[in-house]
Amino acid sequence: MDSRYDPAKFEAQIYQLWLDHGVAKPVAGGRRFVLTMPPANVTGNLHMGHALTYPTQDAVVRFHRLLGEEVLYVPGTDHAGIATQLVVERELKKEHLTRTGLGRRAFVDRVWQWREHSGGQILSQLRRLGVLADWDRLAFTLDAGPSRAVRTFFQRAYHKGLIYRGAYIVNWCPRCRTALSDLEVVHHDTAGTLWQIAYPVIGTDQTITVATTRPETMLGDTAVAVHPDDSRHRARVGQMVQLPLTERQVPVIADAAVDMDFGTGAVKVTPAHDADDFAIGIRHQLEPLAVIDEDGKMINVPHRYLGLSTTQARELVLSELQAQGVLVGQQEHLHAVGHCERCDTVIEPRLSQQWFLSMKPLAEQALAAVARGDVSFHPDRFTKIANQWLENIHDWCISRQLWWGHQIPAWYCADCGATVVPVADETPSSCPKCAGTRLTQDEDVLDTWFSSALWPFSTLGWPEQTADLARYFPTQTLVTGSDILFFWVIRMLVASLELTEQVPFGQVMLHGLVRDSQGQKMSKTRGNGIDPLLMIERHGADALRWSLLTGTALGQDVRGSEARVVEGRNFTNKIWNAARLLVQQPGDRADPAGANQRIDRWLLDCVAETAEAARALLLSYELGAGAARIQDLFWDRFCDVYLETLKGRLNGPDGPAALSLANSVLADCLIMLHPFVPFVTEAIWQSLRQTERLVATATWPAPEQRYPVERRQIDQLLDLVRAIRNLKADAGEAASRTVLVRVHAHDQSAALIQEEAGLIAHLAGCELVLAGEGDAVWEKALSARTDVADAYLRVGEAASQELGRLERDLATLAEEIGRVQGRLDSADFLAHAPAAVVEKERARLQELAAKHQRALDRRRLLQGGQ
RNA sequence: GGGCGAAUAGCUCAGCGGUAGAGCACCUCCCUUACAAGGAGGGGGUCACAGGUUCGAGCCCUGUUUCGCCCA
Repeated sequence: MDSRYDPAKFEAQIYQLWLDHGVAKPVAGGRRFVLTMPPANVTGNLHMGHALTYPTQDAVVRFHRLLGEEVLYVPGTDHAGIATQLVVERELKKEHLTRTGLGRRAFVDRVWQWREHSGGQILSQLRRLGVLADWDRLAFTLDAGPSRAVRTFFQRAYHKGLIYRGAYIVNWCPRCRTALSDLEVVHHDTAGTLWQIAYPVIGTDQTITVATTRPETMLGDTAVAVHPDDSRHRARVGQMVQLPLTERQVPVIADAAVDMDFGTGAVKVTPAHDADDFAIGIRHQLEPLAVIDEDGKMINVPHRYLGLSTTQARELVLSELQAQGVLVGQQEHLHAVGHCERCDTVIEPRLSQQWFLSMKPLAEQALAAVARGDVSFHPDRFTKIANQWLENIHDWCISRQLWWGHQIPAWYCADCGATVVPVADETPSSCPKCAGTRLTQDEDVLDTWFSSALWPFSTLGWPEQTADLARYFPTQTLVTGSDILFFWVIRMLVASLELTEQVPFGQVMLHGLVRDSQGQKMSKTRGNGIDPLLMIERHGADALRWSLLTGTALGQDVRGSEARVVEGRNFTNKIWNAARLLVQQPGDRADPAGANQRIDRWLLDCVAETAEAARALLLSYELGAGAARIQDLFWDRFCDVYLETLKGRLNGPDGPAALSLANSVLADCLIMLHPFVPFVTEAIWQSLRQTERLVATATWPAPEQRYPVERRQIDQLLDLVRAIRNLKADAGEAASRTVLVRVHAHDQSAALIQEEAGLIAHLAGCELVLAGEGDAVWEKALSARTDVADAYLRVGEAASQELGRLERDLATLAEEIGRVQGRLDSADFLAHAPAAVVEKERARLQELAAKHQRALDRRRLLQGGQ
């Protein structure tokens, strides 16, 4: 092993080693554990979000492989409709070409070229993170199989009446020129203005004042609505108003959807540009009037407004209203404005022909599956969140006005106007209604998430009944970020229940987001992101993984910072060097069974306990807590205690056996650490001459033998060691200096102290003078009491510091004794608390009293010569 | 407007009925031949606030405040 830990030297090699040994291939035998990788966006460039989610999946997968399960991790990418189209359009622009200029076929070809060339980048970046999936099964949403799955889903849902087409208000992005689903719209609270406009009531000299945040849409008003119970406006219902700036007159109508407390209680109704108004329009048979086109320009309006942007139109409307004196009020108003998730353009609610998936019946199946416990969420609170969303679900707008994606498998007959959706996966040649052959396919494509929703089974061959599908579906676990719970997780759940009548996965592990060290979301605009590839170059992939996978509870957001990565690097460096200590030792290893001193058994007991505890934690997806247990075993017990004692034993009779035991425990630690830091553990494993070729395919330790007696004894001795080290530090002695310490063993521990005197002396850095409990003690000495012994260190006159500390200890002890005594004096406590607890409190009181007495003694001793 | 989190050491976070913890930062000592990317110690907390339940509350309940997120 190199003397310097340099991850850049071995990471690529180690990854290749895994590939060469087919580590990612499922091996039949154990329970099955299948996990579908959330498809990585082909336009993606590795960011910290990837660095959290994929290594989290990878760690879960590696852990289950170590449990001997038949593990399959199915990788994939998605075509990311809008994002990819935008990327390629940007490229075309550089060549002074346009999408429409090229035409659909040439453009789609061009996107495929781009994808062949650049779409795999994210995958090689994932490999650098150590993410190890079965790459031979790599799937892409536009591959033949998944595409066929998409068409099949569409066809079945259509013929079942779950998919329908119609003119509804959708979220329209004027820049992307497509409809979006509700989920793709993000709302920012925006400071706006609430304008009040007085509409003259025909045949009177009165007006009715409406309030609006979007005055330009008044050009498309088809009514003014008031609440039926609103006495202020009741007389107006049925009357007509003159729409300012236009020639049109519109009625005043009564509708219960109007909020009487908003503005003046009267609202303008623009059915073509507002979802609520659209609903009102249907109830009152209002003909919608579209005044904004798909580019966000004004249409169907007086000539001077034609072609203006909405912003320009707003200015002109306001100035004209002002001039007419009908702009009667304005106030500041905070409201949530929808923006395109992709390009941040303000969303224009717009009436258009779109395809929808009816979600209610699907959601009911999902709710039932969750209620039955067929699928469970970790952490559990997401169950509530999922249920709530399913209970308030809206239909999903699935059509997109894009070219890059799955073109909708619906055709329109030019002769009779029929919509043709074939039952089987085929291109219809003639219209089943009129036998006409002039069929044209719908121009639109489906939402990318529509294909992602089928991912756990479309990647395994569905709708074909393939061997993979039979063997690996349903999958066991899904690991992903909580931010796509609705986008993806729940949609997979509903699609799977509908199409396969099974849940797609039994468990869902949801992690949080990566934030910066200040807790801000990382984003390009903020410029607060950290480049994971740079972190890998500087500190190694393991260090980056450790920094993101540990230190937080499941489901909580993770703060990413280079400082945390450095912590991870320090830890991996520690692993490297501990291994080096062992690997460097010359000579043969003996049977580790020959190492059976107390400290050896203590270590074995620690390993057994940690292996079990960490296993349970990782099984419940608590990676952070599990990692903490393993780190504690490795660093605090194995390195700081066991390896230190080993140094003193190497030349002794059982040195080779102890060295061998250390090797074996190191191997156990490497196995348990492997899910988190796969590269360094594998690199070290390759130097350890283990029977198992790779740590990646080793078996999680499960020692049954426990040594509770030795465990307790050594823990007690370590307390004593710590106490002696304390005395040394208090006396100003360097830890490396061997000092004379007198130890008075308590009677019941005399033999233990005697037997382990060497260990104590070695770890504490002292020469021991052993004495019995009743023997005379040193005066003018610092002293400490532990469960098994008292220790004394002569300090001469320099004791005032220690005296101060003693006084503080005495005060704390007295306070605590008072508290426990009070509890034991309480009749309520004695009557209600469990007997074991009362007993514990009694013992504690005794212990405290003894401590207090000892402290008094120590004070007397310290003061002895003064 | 509804819902979900979070509030614990200077910072980042664990702990979720029975003696307040870790890492980092800080202070002291140590370049002891695995590791100074390290070791040995130390200081530092009315567990946001107010009520309540309980023999006993960071922990459970009810409010309040602040911050963040989701949905409308």
